[in-house]
Amino acid sequence: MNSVKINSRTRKKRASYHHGDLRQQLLSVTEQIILERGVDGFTLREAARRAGVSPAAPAHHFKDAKGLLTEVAVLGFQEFGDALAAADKEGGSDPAQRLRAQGLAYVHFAMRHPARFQLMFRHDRLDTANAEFKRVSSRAYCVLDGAIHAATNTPAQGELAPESYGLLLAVWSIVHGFSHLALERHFRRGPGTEPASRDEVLRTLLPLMLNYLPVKRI
Amino acid sequence: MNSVKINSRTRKKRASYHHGDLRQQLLSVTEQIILERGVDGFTLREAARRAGVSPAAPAHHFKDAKGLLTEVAVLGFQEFGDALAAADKEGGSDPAQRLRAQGLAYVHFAMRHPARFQLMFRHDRLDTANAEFKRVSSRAYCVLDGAIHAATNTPAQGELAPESYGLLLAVWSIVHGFSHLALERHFRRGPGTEPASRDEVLRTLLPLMLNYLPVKRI
DNA sequence: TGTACATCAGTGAACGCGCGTTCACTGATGTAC
DNA sequence: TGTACATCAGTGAACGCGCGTTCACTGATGTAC
Repeated sequence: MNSVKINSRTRKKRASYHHGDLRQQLLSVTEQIILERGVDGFTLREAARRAGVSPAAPAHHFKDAKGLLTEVAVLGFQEFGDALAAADKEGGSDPAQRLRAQGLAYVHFAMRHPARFQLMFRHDRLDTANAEFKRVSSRAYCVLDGAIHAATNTPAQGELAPESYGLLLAVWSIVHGFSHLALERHFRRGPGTEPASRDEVLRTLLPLMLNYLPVKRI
Repeated sequence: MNSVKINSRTRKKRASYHHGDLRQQLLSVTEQIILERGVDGFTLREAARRAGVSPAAPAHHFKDAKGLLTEVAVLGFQEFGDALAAADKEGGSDPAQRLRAQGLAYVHFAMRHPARFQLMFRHDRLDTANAEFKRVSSRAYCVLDGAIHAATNTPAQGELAPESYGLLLAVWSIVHGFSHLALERHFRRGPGTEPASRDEVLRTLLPLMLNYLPVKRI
């Protein structure tokens, strides 16, 4: 449905020889393609096709396919980091609440932006040496790291003790694994049943899982 | 190193017109290819090349590329289920110990057979309707399910209460997420440092993380 | 306000590539008598 | 023990495909004077 609408919108003749918004539109159709076909289903030609331009056009805005994908991942990490930071703040002064809120936000982001989320962690398709990418991805990591410092009474600039680092690994693993398994449609209520929809995951499964988030002080 | 050895071994002229062990060798080189290039780097032609046969040869043993990959995943799930079951048994009568042992075995399998592990959960590249695949994959799931039943005092044949299902989701998510993040090389001790090797993950990070495995009775 | 010209953002045809699969074939093996 | 023949497990050339990228080009835009 959606794709038909987009195709007809993007393929209509442009009034001008210049596209006017090609950069933005390539970023947008890239997400669409990943959503429909997965990260490995993405091709630069398909993106150009959907934007209604020739295969050579994207090169004027992004060095190559990897460059375009990296740009999408950067935007994803920006929003991701913001969402985590907002949740962290909302958690107030209780470290357990901060971690819980971040975990909730982590999975919510993954379910709401599955294409971005999956791309963001696919280092093989990204230019991880890109300065902006390094900045926004490590920033998101730092938000979690900060809450772990608080939860384990570690001084803000101090290094985490091994046990505290274990807590970080555990929290990160559980929310990441949950998101990953949910997006790959591995959660189903019984044998032979349909995989849980994204809505079911957020409304039903996520709260059940979050009860077991390891958030207590050591 | 290893690939050179295999190449020279597999590419030497066969004494006979018939290969003799092609089926087995295709399964083996498929794992090698995935190890080196990732699941999406696998091609049927490359597998044939490494086995030293023409591109059409694999069709005599596997319907198509998906068939070969599915076979590899089936073997993986078999061994995976065995490893989980063995760990479960080793956990004795303490449900918490059973879960902990299974978690340990889960991550160990992922680190020792990264190619299989990553393929096993890539439903988009597998024939998930394959009867054998369904059998072995749900069997592995049942091993975890059994320990969760014990840990939550649920009758063996009874359905899990929602909170108990939450525990299952949490345990699965944490070990799967940990394995996934480790294999994608997302764990590093500090900014700018190298990602943790598989050995470091198993020896150092895994024990730290396992302290936070949610294994207590409800 | 007009004009020359540089720069920007596109075109579209072409390149070489590797892919999965198909096809008619053939050498090797196994079996019935 | 020998032979005819079916079946099995390969070959290798060919198919059509879509890909990323390059290339010479051109229309549109912006700027200096």
